[in-house]
Amino acid sequence: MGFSADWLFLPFQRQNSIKMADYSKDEIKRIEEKWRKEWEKRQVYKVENQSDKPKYYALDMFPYPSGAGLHVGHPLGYIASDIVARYKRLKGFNVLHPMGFDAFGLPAEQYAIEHGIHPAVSTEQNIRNFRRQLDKIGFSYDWSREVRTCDPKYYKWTQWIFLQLFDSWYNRKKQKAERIADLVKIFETEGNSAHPFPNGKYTLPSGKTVFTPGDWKSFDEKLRQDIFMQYRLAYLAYTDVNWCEALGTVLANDEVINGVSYRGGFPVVKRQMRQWSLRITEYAERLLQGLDEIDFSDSMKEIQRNWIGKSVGAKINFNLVAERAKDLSLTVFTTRPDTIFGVDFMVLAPEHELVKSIVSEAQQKEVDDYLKYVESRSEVERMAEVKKITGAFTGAFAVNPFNGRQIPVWISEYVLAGYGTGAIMGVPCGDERDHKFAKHFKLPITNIIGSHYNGEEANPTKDAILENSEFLNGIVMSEAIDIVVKKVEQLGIGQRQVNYKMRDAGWSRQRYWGEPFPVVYREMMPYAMSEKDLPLELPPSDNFKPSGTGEGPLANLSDWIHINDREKRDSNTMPTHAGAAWYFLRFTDPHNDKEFAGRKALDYWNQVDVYIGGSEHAVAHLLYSRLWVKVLYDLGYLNFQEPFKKLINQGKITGDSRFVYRIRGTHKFVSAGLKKQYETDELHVDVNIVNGLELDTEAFKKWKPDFAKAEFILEDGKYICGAAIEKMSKSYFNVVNPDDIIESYGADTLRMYEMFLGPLEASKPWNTNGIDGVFKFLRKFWNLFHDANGNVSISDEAASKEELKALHKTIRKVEQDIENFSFNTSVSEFMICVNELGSLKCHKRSVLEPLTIALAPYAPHIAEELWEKLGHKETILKASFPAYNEAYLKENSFEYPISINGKVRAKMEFALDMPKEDIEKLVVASEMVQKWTEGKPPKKVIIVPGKIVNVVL
RNA sequence: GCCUCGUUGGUGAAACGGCAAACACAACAGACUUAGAAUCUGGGAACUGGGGGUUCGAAUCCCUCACGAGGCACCA
Repeated sequence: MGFSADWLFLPFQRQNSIKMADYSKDEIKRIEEKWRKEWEKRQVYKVENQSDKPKYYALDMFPYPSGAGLHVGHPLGYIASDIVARYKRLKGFNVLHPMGFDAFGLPAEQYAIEHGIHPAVSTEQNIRNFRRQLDKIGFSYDWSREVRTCDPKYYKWTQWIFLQLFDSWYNRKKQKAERIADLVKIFETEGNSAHPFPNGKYTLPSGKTVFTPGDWKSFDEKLRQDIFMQYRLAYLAYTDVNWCEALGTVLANDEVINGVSYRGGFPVVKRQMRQWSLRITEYAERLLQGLDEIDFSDSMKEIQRNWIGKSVGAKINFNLVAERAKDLSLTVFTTRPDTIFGVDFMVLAPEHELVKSIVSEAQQKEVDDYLKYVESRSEVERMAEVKKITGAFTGAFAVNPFNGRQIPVWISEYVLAGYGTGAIMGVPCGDERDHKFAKHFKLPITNIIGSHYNGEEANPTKDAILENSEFLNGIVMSEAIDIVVKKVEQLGIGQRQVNYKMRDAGWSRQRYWGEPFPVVYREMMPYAMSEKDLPLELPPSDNFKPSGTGEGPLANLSDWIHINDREKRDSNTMPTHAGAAWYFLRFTDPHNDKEFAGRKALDYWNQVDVYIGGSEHAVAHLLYSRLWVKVLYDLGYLNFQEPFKKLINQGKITGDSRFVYRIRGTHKFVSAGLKKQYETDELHVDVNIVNGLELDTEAFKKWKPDFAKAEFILEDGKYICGAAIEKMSKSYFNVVNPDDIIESYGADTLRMYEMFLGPLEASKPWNTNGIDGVFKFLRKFWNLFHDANGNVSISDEAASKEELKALHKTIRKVEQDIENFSFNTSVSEFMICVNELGSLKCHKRSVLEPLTIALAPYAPHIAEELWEKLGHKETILKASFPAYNEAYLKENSFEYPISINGKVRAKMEFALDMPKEDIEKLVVASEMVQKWTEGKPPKKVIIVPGKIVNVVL
């Protein structure tokens, strides 16, 4: 790591010359390389699918192998899961702990476009680099199970699962996926009356939405295929997609942030395209319910709940009075049917199909102008100006079914066409948006909640007692909801309704580097390829530029696309989510070429027991994985419905950037404390040439040719840098590479230091400063096994009471900590133990042996080396985690803090088995307490055995 | 605007409602030394973000405000 490392190594070199086998840089390197080779040779991490032991599945979110390689933030979660995996092995579990690569994806393709290197080539290079970096850290992965999503042997089964979705529909009656063949049977015997089209807007050529078995018989092949398409879980449809012109591709909803693309921040517009989608909306309720049975953090569940966006309410029909049309009715969706008498206007989305037919002559121009305005507005503008109130009156009126009141019908872009029915009832006294709308257009406001409404702003309460609400008067709103829904259902003018914000997932990408869709088009309709023809391999190509017409780069390969005169392939590929949606299943049986994974293996390994990864995958990856597992479960391929039993989100490790201040227009750099005296520009400087805050000015001059002539204005003889916490990124020069840390301190120190930084789930800035403490600890641990000359020195003497207590306290704590994923406190506990054993001068086998096993999950290399020095031939991985013995921890007495009114004033020692009454007597009689009570008896004495005594005066 | 999670010495952080700050880093002092950035020894450092409540007792539970991080954002 450049300059600062030089002085760091000094101590090692010096000691090396004195001692034989000190825990020095060279020795560490030797040990770590030796054992990595040895483990590899002995295949110690290879896991079998058959075992008498209970299973444990510890998984990391597999990485996308980017060209930048790993920085110290990446391995944080991997280290944690590796500790768990190693611990569980020692605890007698058969542990599956695999790793692979999420190797399809956009960056490799962008890189290919920019640098002319084929994604397959750059991906392979990147994987090799990642693997090299990962291997150095000493993970216990079973690499024989590695999967890569871009490998045809793997994506064969991604395509196969896609075809299962294509060949399935969601039976709402049974709340599960079934085969299209089962749907055909239903159509043949009863038509579709019991299973209406999932998309309410679809109509048959006849204009109807329901057909009989007779109708079905009369339908031709094309219409039948079209009908299937309405039900399939993977389906093609013309949908509004997020089209990104700059990227030349369609993006999923979760890839669009505030109207711009997640990658690159390019504008995104809505565009109609024939796209593959997954009917995830059918699973909205199950995805929501499933959250209750899995162990995810509250915030993670909250994000998913938000995304699914369930709301319960009612659809209500209102008859319309319009100049040019009769017998029309309008359906609105509301979560607050109880406010039905507070409705003062209706609002339709500008795109609502009724708009054309209900506009009055007088309002025609105003409405046309408004529609033009809405059309002219981009998605970005619309999002940016959500507060802007716009709208137009249609000239039509709706009739309140309960009191016959006629209420004006407006259009406005604040009502979204895509949600609910695209129409709402405006209740200004109870809804802020409606209220603003009413105020803006000076519409009258009916108050149905009395003093709960102040005339200034809406009050969305459910606790108010209704007024001006006829048969609802005097009823609390929350209770009125049900009453109105029942009434609406009785009158046949509406029904209970549940809506979800979540949309079906767009599954087509206009990209090259992804899985081709395993379908063949005949007359525009896709047909599944047969399983024996899978995988449909991605054809070699050097032309990755998107066509820009909405077709993917594969469209450039005419021979591949056009199979023959009548058959065509899809030019799109699947999103990266596809390969990642099931890789955890493949790990159970990664080389199976008959099935996506064998049933026995799937049943044995079952759910992932602990899944560790970043919270940024909360929505996409985790929801799609959960969906695919539920579909495979429904189709009978799995016996579990949730892929991940427990999820832990490791915190982000942020960079700790350093700045120098250049006086404008000069080569002079001024120290941070003096920069106010000059006009300066702030420049990032490589953190690796800064020690703490002090810049190494010589290294700085060599860093970049521009700075060779730099001059410095120092304070106290030092150049002090500015600092800021930022994302770890090459462009900020704040990246710390684990390779460099390993080079200086070894992998064991890196592993333990990453854990020591703080709770796994907390985000924290990387600061290498504290690493010395962890390193010193490992050296002290090493020294317990050696004498002053560096020779192995282990005694077979019996351990003392104190030594046993130190050991067993640590075993207990470490065990509890790993079970609670609290790794930082384990490291502390190891330090305490080693400090104690050090001062006890303990070199005893009976203490060191169990301690070495307990440490092995954290620092596997040093543990293995010392294990060997203890005389073991078999690897420490096969050892058993030591059991702690409560007997060694038992104390006979306890020094009680004696508090007066909650404030500690003294300490007194009592036997732990002393009855409370005796303690009380002794405490009250004590001189100290007597001084406070001045002889009077205390009001109360609280004694918590083994904890505290509190005297209340 | 709404939701979730946070806020403890100079720093990273510990602490089943029971002695606040364990364990480290940094700084400081001392020892060994030609020398110290190493090594060893040693004490310092804090009204647990503010206010209120529950309790014999609150960092911990409840309310409220401030600040920070993340998510959602016209979803009726």
